[in-house]
Amino acid sequence: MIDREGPVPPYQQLAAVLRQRIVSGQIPPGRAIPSLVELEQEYGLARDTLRKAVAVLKDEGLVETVKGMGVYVRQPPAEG
Amino acid sequence: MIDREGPVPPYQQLAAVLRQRIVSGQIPPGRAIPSLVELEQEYGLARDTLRKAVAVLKDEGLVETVKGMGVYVRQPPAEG
DNA sequence: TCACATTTGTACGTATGTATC
DNA sequence: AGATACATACGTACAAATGTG
Repeated sequence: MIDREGPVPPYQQLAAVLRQRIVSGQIPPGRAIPSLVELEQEYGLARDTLRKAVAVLKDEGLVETVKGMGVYVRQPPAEG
Repeated sequence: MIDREGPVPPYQQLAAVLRQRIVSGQIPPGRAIPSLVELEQEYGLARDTLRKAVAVLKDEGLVETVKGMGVYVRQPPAEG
């Protein structure tokens, strides 16, 4: 699922996968994305890499983290 | 110089120190801040911590990194 | 209040890849 | 070819916040 040979860093690939899950509605607003432990098991990536992927989504405003709870999908901005 | 006991994370403390050096003119625009190796020796902090401190300054637009060169202080926005 | 599990945040150490000089 | 320097990645550990019982 993650191509370690290609030019795109794994953290960017994972960010893209999670972004797709969010914008497609697979993970709806208010719901949490898989925890770091679950992502670790699912993708076999290190914590540092997972954190970076989540940081990308936070920067984009797609998710927000709640310490002790999880990383939640935010409500999308109202459309036109 | 870095208080490991206090509530402020070391990377934020270091970011504050570097920010002060920059805005005070001690490290002028066009000049590079100390390298990760130098910061490591000076503050005894890990690479990840140093990277995070520098990332703060980058987010603030105070510095920009040039791969293979260093982290350079940017020209401040023209004043009023 | 306390103990416990879960989850994110922070921190340290190390290795490899890539770019510049 | 070598030195320097940032970017990325992996492994590990402890702290802090939250929820449950």
